[in-house]
Amino acid sequence: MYDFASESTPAGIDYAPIGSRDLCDVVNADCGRRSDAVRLYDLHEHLFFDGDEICQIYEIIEGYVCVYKLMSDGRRQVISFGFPGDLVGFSVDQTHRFSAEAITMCRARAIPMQAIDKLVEDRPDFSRKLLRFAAFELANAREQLLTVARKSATEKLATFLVALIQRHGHRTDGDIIVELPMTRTDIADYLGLTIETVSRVISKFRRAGLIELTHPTTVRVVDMDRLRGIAEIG
Amino acid sequence: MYDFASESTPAGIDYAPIGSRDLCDVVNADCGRRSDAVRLYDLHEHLFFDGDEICQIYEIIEGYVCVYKLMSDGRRQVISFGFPGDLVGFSVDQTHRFSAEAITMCRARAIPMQAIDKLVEDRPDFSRKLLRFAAFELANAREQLLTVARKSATEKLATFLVALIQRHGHRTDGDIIVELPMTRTDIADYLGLTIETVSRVISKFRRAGLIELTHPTTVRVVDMDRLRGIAEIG
DNA sequence: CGGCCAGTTGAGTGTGGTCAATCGTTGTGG
DNA sequence: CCACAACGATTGACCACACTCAACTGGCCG
Repeated sequence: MYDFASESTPAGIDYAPIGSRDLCDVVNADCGRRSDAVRLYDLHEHLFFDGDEICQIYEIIEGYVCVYKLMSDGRRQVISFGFPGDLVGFSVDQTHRFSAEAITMCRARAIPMQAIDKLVEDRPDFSRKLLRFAAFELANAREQLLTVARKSATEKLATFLVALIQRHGHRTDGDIIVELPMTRTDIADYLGLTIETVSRVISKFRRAGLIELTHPTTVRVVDMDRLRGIAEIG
Repeated sequence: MYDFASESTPAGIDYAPIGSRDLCDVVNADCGRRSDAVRLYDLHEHLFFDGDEICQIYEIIEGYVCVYKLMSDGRRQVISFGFPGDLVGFSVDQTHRFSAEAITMCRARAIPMQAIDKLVEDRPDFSRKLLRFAAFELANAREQLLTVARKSATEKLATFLVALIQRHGHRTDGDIIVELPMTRTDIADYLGLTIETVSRVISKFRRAGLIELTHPTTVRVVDMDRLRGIAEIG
């Protein structure tokens, strides 16, 4: 059995929370936190598939998921990563246009669409929160377009690391540490690169003294300013 | 003076309208179509700039705009194109994170954010429509990520043309015709390519008998099925 | 007619992809 | 406890697709 106690839910560094966390609070207050809707998902288990009917959306409680889309020949684009507190699978379509997969063992609360619809009907403040959430996600997706379409491999990785640090990094003995719960493949598919390129750039950052890796999934940031600089320009 | 009468507002081919058009109807009904809020924009005039405070959002009435973001070294990513009926500049942030520029002379109605906020407060159905609109835009931006990050130049152009045809194409004497109101530069910056590559791929499509160009901006689609095939796979 | 600008086409280059070998960790079974 | 398999990550050699630089074309307007 997976030990969730060993997982922390870091508050993040300079990250102003918006949207999903507030949203989930409203939903939970209203649903009375029905724990039966919370489920454990195995590594690589899917929350939903591209094409599935949308019956419920998911609040990630512990662990990590990735939202992605496949092409018929197997090429994959990771759209976003879902961290604890994030809301995944929201749409106004009848069917999902993306798939969501657990990239660690994780716990998620399924929120029936009827509950969402009812809240939208009954509680105008909920509707507004949902709107804020959607607009926030929209701005993020659009920023990601710039990164993926116009930045070099080096800039992409720096941008990815900086964003991850801002949202999910934590300080330990004055050092900035960030965990990479996703594999190199997931990172590559998120940034429109290959695993080899991701690996090469990370090694380059290591040789350049920007970061250190105690473990392939644990990054200690040595020179945050330089990393930020690379993320912005090149 | 630009002759708007010569511009048509095509209904599009297999395009189920969603969001912005309904939305604008609600706004207009409520604002009583105050024509003083409608302005003419010159070619290359900006509706707003990245960083501007958000005081109003815009309904495109006639003509075309592009929403984009610049990097400090001049690299540009076009986020979306705004067509007649589209709503541009919506966000929940205090400031715009993108710029919007008229790519033809165009007319747009400025809708003050106070009006939007008031409608969100007073009319729950408006809030829902706005939510539908945001969710629709979100799904589009995410699909665009797949195209930009994972498809080849050929596939990108095919995808772009197919989408443009579905939304804004029209039939004339049984032929499918679509206008390209944007320059090759705009297309390139939308797809994460260069003008030269865009030009080469269009020439390739022409030589392959997929399309014909009566004018660099007017595409007659000869083989829609094959174009669709290329857009999906390769 | 000439200048201007968007678009097209060509030649050469470079960034990141492909293919392949190796390393390191984890987990399983003898 | 060690051997081995399995898998993710790393590194290297080579290659191709799209970019860069450059010349040229064609339409439009003064």
